[in-house]
Amino acid sequence: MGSARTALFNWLFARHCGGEMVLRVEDTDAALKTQEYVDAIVEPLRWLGIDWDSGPHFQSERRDIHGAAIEQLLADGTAYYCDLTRAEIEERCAAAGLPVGYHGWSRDRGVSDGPGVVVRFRCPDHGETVVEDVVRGRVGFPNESLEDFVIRRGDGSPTFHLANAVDDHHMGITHVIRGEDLLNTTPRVMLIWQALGFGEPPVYAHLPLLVNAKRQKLSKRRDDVALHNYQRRGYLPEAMVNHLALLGWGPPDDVEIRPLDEIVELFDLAAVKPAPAFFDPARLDHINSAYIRALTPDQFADRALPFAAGVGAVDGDAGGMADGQGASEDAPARTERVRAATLRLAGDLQQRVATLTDVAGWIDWIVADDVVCDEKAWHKSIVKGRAAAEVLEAVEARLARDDFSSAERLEAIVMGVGDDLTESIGARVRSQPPVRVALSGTGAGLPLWEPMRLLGKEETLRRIRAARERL
RNA sequence: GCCCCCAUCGUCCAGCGGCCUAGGACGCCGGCCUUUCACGCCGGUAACACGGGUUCGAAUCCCGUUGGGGGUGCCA
Repeated sequence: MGSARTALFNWLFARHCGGEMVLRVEDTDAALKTQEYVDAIVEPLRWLGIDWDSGPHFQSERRDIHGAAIEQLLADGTAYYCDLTRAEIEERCAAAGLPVGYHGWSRDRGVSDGPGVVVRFRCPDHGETVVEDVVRGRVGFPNESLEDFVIRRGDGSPTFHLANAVDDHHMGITHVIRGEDLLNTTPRVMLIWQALGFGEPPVYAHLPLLVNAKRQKLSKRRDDVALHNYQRRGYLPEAMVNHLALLGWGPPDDVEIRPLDEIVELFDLAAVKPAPAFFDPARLDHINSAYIRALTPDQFADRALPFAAGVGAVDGDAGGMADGQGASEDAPARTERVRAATLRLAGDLQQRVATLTDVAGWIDWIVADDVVCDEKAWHKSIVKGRAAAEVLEAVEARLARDDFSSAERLEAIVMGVGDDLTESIGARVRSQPPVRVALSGTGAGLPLWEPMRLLGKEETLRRIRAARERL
């Protein structure tokens, strides 16, 4: 999620300026050179609709260019070899009474290259390295606080600071927009940049971090951040993009939910707020439901179907991810019923769901073979409901004479029963509650009339009869 | 420990020296609409962390304090 937000802001900025978006995979560490790593970057971007004009480029394929830069730094003395292990460094610190860290230990030891030997960058001992940041202004780092960092590992591979300086220069990168967690490493890249004589550095912008409710940087381990989980739970990518765009930035006119092209139009990198932002799931729900409501019935049905396909299955997976396993040969028939229900009830469903997976919960009683009865609702509307038995009896009788061709007429019939009984009894009789419980088993839900048509005359009457028998 | 960043309603975003008795959105709480639920509409709740300056005037500028966060790897 954090990476997606960073990518989105890069994309918004590039599109806003008519610039070029470059996708570069920073896989200098061997552990990152895997297909899963690349997929984890590319798939969420594709889902969100964030595209790029160049790449993906892989830093791991540019080893020789990085190697040449390292040689250059070694040759002019800005870099040197070091063979100290972590433990040895700590020993030296302890012996010298210095805080843990690398205090230029190998600067003058004359170490020569060999297996396991690293190359470190010689940081200036005085002065200051300044990052001119678009969202934060001038950020200065005293050079004394910078430690001689590794630019080439023991296995010969470059670290990302080195690779970034070199690649940004060679690839003509003009703007580097990334998370604030990288702000502290920027002086390293700038120092390398200067040492290599690259001239004017790119423009930097460090975005505020996305944090959890406890205001900590989002973490894969403890926070719900995997985008595919949101996809699976029925969030629309366009809603996710809209929500993400609103974290750290807001349109000048306060219109928050709006088409992407307008966001591109209005986006302003310099207006990004520097404070961390909480990813609020409740707000995502609100935005997602707004996007769902804006869909046409056809679009809604198309997009909801994959999430509702398993509804009503014998061992039904309400999450909609049913794989058909255990769901018998009537699965295709059920899918057809689900499709018909989502399409014909689209409007009613759209104003009631926050995510596409919610659809299942509203239509399961229409699609399932039988009613799952909520006993509390049964008690309230049928046992305690005024004249419930008479209502069901009359409704059944009158419905039996109808052909179910009009939802409006079905409504008039059921409501008419209530009105007639109210008059004859002399007390208010509500006919809808008992009918609702008889048909759906619950006390609240969708308007009943179109679902009754979906259920069909036969099944509707059967359920009413079943309720009467139970009474 | 050291370095860096941040600080307006519970949350997100406005505000960039006077238009602020601080605005919008989400959430929450009421009400209206409705013979269910929901949508919609109306209303309410709720914030400039604290202390010093600067200024005729500060949420807005400066300094400090406090609080939060990030970094401190042969990860990125």
